[in-house]
Amino acid sequence: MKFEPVTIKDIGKALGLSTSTVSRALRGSYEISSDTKKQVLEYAEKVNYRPNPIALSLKERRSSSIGVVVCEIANNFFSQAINGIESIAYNRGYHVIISQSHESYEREVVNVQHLASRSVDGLLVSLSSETTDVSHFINLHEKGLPIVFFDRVTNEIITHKVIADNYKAAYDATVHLINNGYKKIAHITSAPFLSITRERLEGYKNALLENGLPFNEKYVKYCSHGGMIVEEIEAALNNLLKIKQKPDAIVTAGDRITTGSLTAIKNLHLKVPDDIAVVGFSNTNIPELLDPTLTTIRLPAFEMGQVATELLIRIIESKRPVTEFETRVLQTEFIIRNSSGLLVESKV
Amino acid sequence: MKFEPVTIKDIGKALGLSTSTVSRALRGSYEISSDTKKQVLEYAEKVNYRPNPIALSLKERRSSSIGVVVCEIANNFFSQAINGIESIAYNRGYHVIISQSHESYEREVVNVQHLASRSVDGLLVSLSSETTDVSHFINLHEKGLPIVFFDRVTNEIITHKVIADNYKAAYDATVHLINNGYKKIAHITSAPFLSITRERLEGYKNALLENGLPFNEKYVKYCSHGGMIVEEIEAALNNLLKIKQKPDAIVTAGDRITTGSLTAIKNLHLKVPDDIAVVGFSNTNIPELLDPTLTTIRLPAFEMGQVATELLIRIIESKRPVTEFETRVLQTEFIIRNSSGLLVESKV
DNA sequence: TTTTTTTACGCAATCGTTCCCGATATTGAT
DNA sequence: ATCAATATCGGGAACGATTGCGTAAAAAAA
Repeated sequence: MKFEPVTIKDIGKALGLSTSTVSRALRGSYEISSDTKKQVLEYAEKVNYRPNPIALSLKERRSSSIGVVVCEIANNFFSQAINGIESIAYNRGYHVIISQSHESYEREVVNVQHLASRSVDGLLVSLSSETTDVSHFINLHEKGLPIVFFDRVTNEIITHKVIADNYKAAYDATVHLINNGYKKIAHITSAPFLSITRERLEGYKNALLENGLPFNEKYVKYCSHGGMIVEEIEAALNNLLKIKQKPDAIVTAGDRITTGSLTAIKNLHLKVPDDIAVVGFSNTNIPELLDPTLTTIRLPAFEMGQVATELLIRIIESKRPVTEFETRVLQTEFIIRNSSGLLVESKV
Repeated sequence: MKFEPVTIKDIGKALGLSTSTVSRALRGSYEISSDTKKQVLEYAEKVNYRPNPIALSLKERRSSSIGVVVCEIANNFFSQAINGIESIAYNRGYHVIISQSHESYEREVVNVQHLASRSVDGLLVSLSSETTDVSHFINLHEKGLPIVFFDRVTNEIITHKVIADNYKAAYDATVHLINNGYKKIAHITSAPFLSITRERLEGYKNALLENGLPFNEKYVKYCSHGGMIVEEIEAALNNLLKIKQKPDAIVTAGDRITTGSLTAIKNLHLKVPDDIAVVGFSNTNIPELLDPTLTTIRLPAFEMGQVATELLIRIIESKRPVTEFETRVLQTEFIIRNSSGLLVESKV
């Protein structure tokens, strides 16, 4: 089956005009008589003419679309970020093409190549947890494709970046647990090369050290697939519980890892926070519905998407090459609920 | 800034060949000498040549991409369905362009127009809750654009459809509540014109009637925005609780409505299931982490996405016009947990 | 009336790719 | 040596839209 939209040529033929005249009439050019204009406009309306964006993209060498590369959309943080991206892009006349890497490096490369060849005007990228080599981005970036990184960034490419204040967030979360009396605080986090992992680890570490607690490598577990695989979270948790000095609290990084850890804890019939306290990075929209209600660090996902998109469009629409780049650091939200201990007055 | 990829013309110029020869060499045509082929292939590899899909789309009148129209991706059902869509599309060489209507009719129309003019080869559609007029789809469909509906379908267009067995799901859920001793069962659902709403309502109604319980219109509350607005869920719940014969159980339709209802109930300091039992249509991945653990009807979202995509690609790639259409009805999963009463042995 | 200006439109190139036709050169057959 | 057959490649149109340039006719100025 084929779908044959009306073209400018069809209109020209029907009205006995050349394509150039039709084109100009449609764009309201001054050198077309108002009679002809009206005639063309009315006919175009009648047959529901839509200019072919493919042809336009080919001609203009731009597509008015921006590509988004994230690991997955079935993740509160990213779906909220995408909503932020869309809210800006839509108003500025850009369309958004989303692609998921599913935390796979290979898939990320394929998606990026496709988006680039698809003539997206720019790229909004959050790296996959498998990605250590960013040369696929470097190639495109050197050829002049505008790229803005958000959340999971790389310092191998000089461009705009939008991140959350992961250091402070992890620091505050850890201090909160310390203040609530916990002394053996563990950290389950994502792949070690991710920027978010390093930033959070640093915050966690300094919070311990500055409060007179030792930093123990054994208390830090990495999920190299970013929590995509349930087993890696379970393994991380089990390994933590095997330690002679069993941890009494955990800071979990990321939506998947947080809920995965809670599930694993529940399966082990441990009580939160009595047996083990939990503070999680999570953008879940129902933290109060969880059992126990979850103390969370919430990333400003929507805003991050918005800011990243604004910065990207600024590069795209810049007349002269952009050489000054900035890294926006947005503040997180720390919401204390029941999973982190102490505040148990609402516990049933 | 502009991004200048290598074209077939560049290769031709560099190698002293015509574009036709290069094109043929790249496609391995038999009428090109193996020497030339090797030369072209090696050079193309060296400069990292990628054919321009935009130019191909223009020439071939097809884009090897399919458009997806859903209300939102920040919804477990839809993000899972999209993963199913991608899993098939990816293997068959199609790319997926996602657009969100945010339950707005106007936005849906705009998105559909854009996707169509963007030369998608076909459309995968789940209607917005505001949509009563589907003429924007009818127009495209009559012009030959393949469309497959899933989940929220319309019977005004004869094409493939993929739905869940909503009737049976709602019927079973209601019977389950009846068997657990509830007699005043309410139903909070989505917009009344949606197919899923009608199907579920019918199942709910028949379950009541066949078990000797009255069907009371007052026990049915509609959320015309599909639960996008928190207030409409709260209002629905408050209205139910105002009834003299206060309901003792609810069947909630949809992820948003289910979690929204639970939140509203929690805010009213009511206990589930003691004060009111809940069975929810929900594809949340953490029903066991909710408090109480949630008895759910889970839609086969991933499979629905897969089946819909297979059917769509079948139409797209069909040589002759497709005239025989089918409606696939997939079975749901009913998982009994604590929110629906009785099975409280695991309650702490 | 003739010349100049304006009005209103068409021609053709362009974007990157494919593909139908030709065209040339090389080979083989006679 | 002559002719046919094959191998190998280039020219150019097409896809849909825009746009610089050229030009006919009409209007205005001389």
